[in-house]
Amino acid sequence: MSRVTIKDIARVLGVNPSTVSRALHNHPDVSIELKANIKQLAEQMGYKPNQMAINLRNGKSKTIALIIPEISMFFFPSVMKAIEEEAHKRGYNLLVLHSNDDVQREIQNAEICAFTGVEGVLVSLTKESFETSHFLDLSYSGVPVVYFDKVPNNIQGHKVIVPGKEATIQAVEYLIQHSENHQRICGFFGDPRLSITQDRVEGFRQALTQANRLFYIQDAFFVNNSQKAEETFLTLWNSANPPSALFMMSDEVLAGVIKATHALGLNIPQDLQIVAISDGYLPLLLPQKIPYVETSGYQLGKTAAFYLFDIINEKKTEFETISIETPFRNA
Amino acid sequence: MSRVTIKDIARVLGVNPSTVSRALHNHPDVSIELKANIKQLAEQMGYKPNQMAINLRNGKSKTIALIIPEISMFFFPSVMKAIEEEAHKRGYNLLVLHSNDDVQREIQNAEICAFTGVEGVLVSLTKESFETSHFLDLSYSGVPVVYFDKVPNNIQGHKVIVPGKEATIQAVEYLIQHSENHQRICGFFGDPRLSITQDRVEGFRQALTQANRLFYIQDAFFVNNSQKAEETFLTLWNSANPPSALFMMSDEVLAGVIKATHALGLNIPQDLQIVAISDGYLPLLLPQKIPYVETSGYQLGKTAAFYLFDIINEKKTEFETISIETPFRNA
DNA sequence: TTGAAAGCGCTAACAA
DNA sequence: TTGTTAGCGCTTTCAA
Repeated sequence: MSRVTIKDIARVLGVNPSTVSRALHNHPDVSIELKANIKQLAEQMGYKPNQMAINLRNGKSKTIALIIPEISMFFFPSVMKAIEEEAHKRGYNLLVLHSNDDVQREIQNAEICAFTGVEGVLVSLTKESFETSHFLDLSYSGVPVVYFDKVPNNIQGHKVIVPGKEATIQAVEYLIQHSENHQRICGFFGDPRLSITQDRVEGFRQALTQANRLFYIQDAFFVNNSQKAEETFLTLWNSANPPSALFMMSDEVLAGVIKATHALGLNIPQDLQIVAISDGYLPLLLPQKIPYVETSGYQLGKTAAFYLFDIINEKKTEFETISIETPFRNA
Repeated sequence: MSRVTIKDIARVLGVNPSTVSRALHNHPDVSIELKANIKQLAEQMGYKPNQMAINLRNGKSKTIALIIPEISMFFFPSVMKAIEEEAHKRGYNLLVLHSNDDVQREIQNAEICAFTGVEGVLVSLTKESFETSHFLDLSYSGVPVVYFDKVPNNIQGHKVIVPGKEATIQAVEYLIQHSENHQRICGFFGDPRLSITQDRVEGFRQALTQANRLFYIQDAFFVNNSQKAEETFLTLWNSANPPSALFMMSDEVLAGVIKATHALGLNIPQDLQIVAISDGYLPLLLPQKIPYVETSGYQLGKTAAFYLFDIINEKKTEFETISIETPFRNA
């Protein structure tokens, strides 16, 4: 029961395969009636074009790739959902490549993109991607690369980012304004090697400084995951000088700290005020009202996908750095 | 800067392309030194095989597809993570196809799998997939299809499932045992068209019956998403006869109901006892200790992927229905 | 308006 | 051990 090909159709009608191909592509040169005949027969015989042959012939594959450092329940699903929607809308498939926060795998993934004929790539970098030369080959060979969220620091490129510094300032200013003389404001951050972390730490520093408060580096805590956040907060709370207010740079750390506050039986915001940067789902799930600056993964994904397809369709070429909106939410 | 091919290498060394191909595949017939030469030169010239050509030639693509009805923050990330790991381990790529709970799209996705040369497919069905003949073509043409989680009801096939009835019985029995004479036990379920929903409703019924309680169909609530769950519970709680205990068939509905309990200021388990079937992450996030039967998406994904690769590698052929473990958790 | 032929890059059967 | 050849299915240039 092997698949019916263009040749089969041609044979039946006694025409040339190339004619069939043209007819199916609505080439104007084919006579109307022949075109109709061919199309009908193709339909009848259940013809489906062989995508692999088309890919080889065209050197591309109606597929875009999404390269991500980790698959977590926060952020990733909404990003992915948005990207999938845009890809599907344009008849593209989505290849998901997971780097597992390992540069070596990121490099492999970039290679896979090259051999496999994807037409564009959306990348969020690993913690260790200090340089991104492994994506150069792709760019050179005409495969556009759009970086989003975790983007390269010192390299120019197509980028879609969360304005992390500004978002942090918004969040921390809220903390400062909405509470009388906080003893100690601490910040919980992700991996310090990431530029998104650095931006947010800088925002934290600036917000404090602008409010005429001193910024102590020991008030910034760097944790690699939820669990570390939980442990770190427990220790911090039981220390000599526990914080009165907390800034959380992501859902990941928020989740950990929240668990700790439950374990400790803390009342929020009475015992401890918390403000976060969040995709928006987690805060709604919690009994405590946690104000947050929304950095929508869905929005980020949409924007990055649009940007990528604009490049693929040659509506854009120059490097841009697009920032998404970050509304403050206080339900 | 077009990519270097086997022909280029052959030309440089004055040998035949097929020899190069053989050498690179470690074919025993090629002389050791020639093989060494070829490999070295290939390395030097930065040769990378053209995956599209290989795909066309072989009629397959070192890719598996994952067809899912929806991209949500629960379940999906852990399933996907497990599948990605197994695929990567075996040098396979992962094409993610989203059906958006629409049979038409599921049918399209099945077709994409066929044209695109994927070597295997993992499917979780939409709410509307009452029949699955659209996957028959794939199976016939030798592309194995493994159904997982939302599987077809009356059709035989390769399946990996959560033993939903048993899990529900476990959960509801806990509810019955750990509380004196509940006035009313209600169950919150997903879409009634899904076999996983039907299984769980049946479990709910059996658990009640076995405990010599009557099963009232009006105690089973069917909600399509978190928000509906939230609304439904609010109404229910404000009704004449609010429940004293609740069974949640998934994280999705649990999330909604939890939000409602927060809005109502309910104490759990004092005001209302809740038990759930869950992937395990959400209950840990909440201040209330919610006992749950764990149905690990990660486990499900792993199992389904293993099963699929066993078929691809011809270690298995007959239809099986594998159930994953569902441990009871009460942290 | 249609046909013939070449070729995308790779592999495998068959020859030598 | 290596070369020759053909072909996977499709598209496209060139010729008729």
